[in-house]
Amino acid sequence: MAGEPRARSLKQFRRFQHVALAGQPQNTIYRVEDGWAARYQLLSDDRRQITALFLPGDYCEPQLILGELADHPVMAMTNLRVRPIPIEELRAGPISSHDDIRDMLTAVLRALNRQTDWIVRLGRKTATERVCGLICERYDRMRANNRVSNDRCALPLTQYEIADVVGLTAVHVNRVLQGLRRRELIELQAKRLRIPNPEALRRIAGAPNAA
Amino acid sequence: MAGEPRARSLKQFRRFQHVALAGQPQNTIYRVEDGWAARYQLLSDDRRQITALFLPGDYCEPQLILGELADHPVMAMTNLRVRPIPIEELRAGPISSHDDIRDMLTAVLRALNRQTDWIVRLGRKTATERVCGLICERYDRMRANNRVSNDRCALPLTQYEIADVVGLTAVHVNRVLQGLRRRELIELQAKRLRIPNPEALRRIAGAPNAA
DNA sequence: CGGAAGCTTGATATAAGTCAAGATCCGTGG
DNA sequence: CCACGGATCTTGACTTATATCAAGCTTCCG
Repeated sequence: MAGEPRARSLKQFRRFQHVALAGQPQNTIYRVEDGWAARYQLLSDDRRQITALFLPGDYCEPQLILGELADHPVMAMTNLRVRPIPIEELRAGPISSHDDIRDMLTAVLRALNRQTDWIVRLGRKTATERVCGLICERYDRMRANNRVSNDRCALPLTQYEIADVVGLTAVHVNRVLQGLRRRELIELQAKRLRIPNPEALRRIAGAPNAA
Repeated sequence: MAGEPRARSLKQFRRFQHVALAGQPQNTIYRVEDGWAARYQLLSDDRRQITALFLPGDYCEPQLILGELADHPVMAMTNLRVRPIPIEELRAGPISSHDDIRDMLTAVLRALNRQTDWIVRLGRKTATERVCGLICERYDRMRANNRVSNDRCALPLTQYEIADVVGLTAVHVNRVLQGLRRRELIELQAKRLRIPNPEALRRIAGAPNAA
């Protein structure tokens, strides 16, 4: 295996394994190759909020470039393959990395915008709007990654996990999903999602960046 | 006045004036010198969510460095003085700006972390925790800017505006504030804030980045 | 085939929202 | 300097969205 640099450079995690632990200084940054991961935060009681979902193509924790530590745990939501990128490599090079840095900067800014959208959803939207928002966002990103085929894609989250993204209770998420199914806006089972009419769903989610 | 480059390079806005309008391509980025500004987003009905508060020292919309447009309006919450920084100046230089870019990058990453904290608050915290969170965050940042003297600083937001930050109703914000006053955790009048015991308040707000 | 994790549903509780009316503060024009 | 009018704040009565609790059901994996 020493002869296969590509394979050797990948790292695997199983579902629920921690990719990064709180407070750990980190010397690599990961690019997700396959699977989903989530960054989250726990409160004193058992409340949990997921603050980011990473899917293939995402840089996991690009904050690290600047040497801040990973202050929030990141966990694999599915089996996961990631490509470690040593931070040195990014920082050290003369400015060779000019383009790399720019790429990563773009990623950070995208993340910033997505977070802004989540602030709006969590602050001002109803349960149904939030759930539709999540579904649409993920669907669109999966499509951008070429992972949608005839209206279908993976949504590898339990209802509990969805609840921790949208800031609701699992019970209530369930009721909202039932409602959407009844209205035939989504099909969702066994973590496979189908959206017959994305336009309609987006309308319910509400303009994500309406002016 | 042509002889005063410093004065000439400042720009002034009055309360409620727009610093940046939605969808407008922007060729300068502003560094706040004095006053507060807010970025917000409106939904179809009249719901509004404030997604960022800028105070002196902040770069307003550093996203722009990368040439994305300002897709959310930014409005002066007080009379405001800002220093325009032409984007060209930042981008054009060979890489002269290596340090500038790094500064700004740091600013962006800080913004990202602050947004993450807001996601947690909006998703999983009670009204009181959110309000205390806002107050603590602002107080700390004002202190970092040397704008706190004997436990006092400015908090130039109406209760309606606070509501649009914390994702609540103005009426409910009022009741929460009453409660905090009754418990002698804050004094707040005429947009001046005093926190007799910051530690206690922080405890109520809940660890902002608890692991 | 058994057991845990996940999903569904119902009954009830509660935090926050809505509506409405007064009270207070504050800047402006006379 | 005062009086007015519009923002802002305060309070109360009532409604509603979402949470909580609890139980039964289904699916899936070892």
